[in-house]
Amino acid sequence: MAILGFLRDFSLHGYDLKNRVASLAGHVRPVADGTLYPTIKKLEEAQCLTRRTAPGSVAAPRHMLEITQTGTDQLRRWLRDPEQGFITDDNKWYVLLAFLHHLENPREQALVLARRREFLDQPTQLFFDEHGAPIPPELLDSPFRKGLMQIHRSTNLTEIEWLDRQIGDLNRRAGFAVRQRGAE
Amino acid sequence: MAILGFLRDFSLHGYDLKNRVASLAGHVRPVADGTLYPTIKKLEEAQCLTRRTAPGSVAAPRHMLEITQTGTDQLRRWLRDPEQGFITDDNKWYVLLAFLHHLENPREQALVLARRREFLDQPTQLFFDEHGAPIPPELLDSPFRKGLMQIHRSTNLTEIEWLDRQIGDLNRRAGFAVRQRGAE
DNA sequence: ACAAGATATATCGACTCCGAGGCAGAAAGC
DNA sequence: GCTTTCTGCCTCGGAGTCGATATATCTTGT
Repeated sequence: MAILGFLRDFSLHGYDLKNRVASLAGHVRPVADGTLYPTIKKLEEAQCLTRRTAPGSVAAPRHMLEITQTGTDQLRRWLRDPEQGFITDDNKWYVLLAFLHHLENPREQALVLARRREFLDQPTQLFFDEHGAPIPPELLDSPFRKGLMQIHRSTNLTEIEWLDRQIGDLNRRAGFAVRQRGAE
Repeated sequence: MAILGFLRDFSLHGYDLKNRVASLAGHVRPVADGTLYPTIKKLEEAQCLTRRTAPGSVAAPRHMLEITQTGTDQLRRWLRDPEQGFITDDNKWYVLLAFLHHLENPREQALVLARRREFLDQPTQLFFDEHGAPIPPELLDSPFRKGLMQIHRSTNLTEIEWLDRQIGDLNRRAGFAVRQRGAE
């Protein structure tokens, strides 16, 4: 998804792509060559991108990669209806967020944000005692577990506030667009 | 690591373990049976835990798992000197934090927190233009990328504050313990 | 003249992990 | 009596990922 998302911005070659993916997700979990190049090949076989050999600006020749219509469609499908892991796993969610603007309909964008919002709304119970009874944060003996839950709550609240603002904005914009079309 | 960490709290059987791991990490990325049971077997072979068959309280018989001294040592080694991924990947970091209290020396605990603190201190540059020049958040056209960076900054600050407080506490405690021993 | 390092692409074997499925006993609903 | 559901353990195949390795070009420093 990150590959197609970046290519949607502008066409790139593998090496550049590698650096961009590394700075986005790789900050957290670097992407190996052995993962990137086979994936590019697979996307090419699936006709999601095309390849043009161009002289290297600095050294060896590059393969310029460009996204196709098929690739754009595929990217939009992934963004519109992401697997649950992209909603629940912070790392994946941030990657999704980084490319959500490629989904052009504000209503669809709002729906994706709403899924994340719904997930964050679920109360999380992380720790249990011997008998499986939940332990409230204030009774935890480990300061690290206490901090873990504090940070978790605080960061969730920050994100929820942002999500609510965004969802409101997007729906207003969608409503406005509808009224515009209705007035024609 | 999560398996040994939970077993260090109290001995458990596989199914219970599965639920605890699921509520900790699995909230984000569920753990499959096909991952858990082979891992238990590997840990048993490495003599990190022992297995006793006990009648099931509700249904089928259980295998009660108990951590050994070897397992405790292994857990402490992992906690004391974690791989870089446990520092940089939020999901893994939270798992580490959940069991850091099993590392009993406050000075060692503080050192691990300091590694995380140092990682969070590095400025993160996520997005670049066609020519590879960094794009500052206020110039980003995508509201989602803007929000991504806002949330990232805000949650980092929250965690850094907590880390600084904890590191201070731990070092004070370590210093106090040393003075206590020195006074004997 | 030569080595080192960045640029640039690609493959292979080893490893991990997951999903699907199987096996089995007990309780609960129809 | 029958199926479903929950508990509880385990295995296998396939997918995906990584680290190591190979190759080639150009620049820069010595």
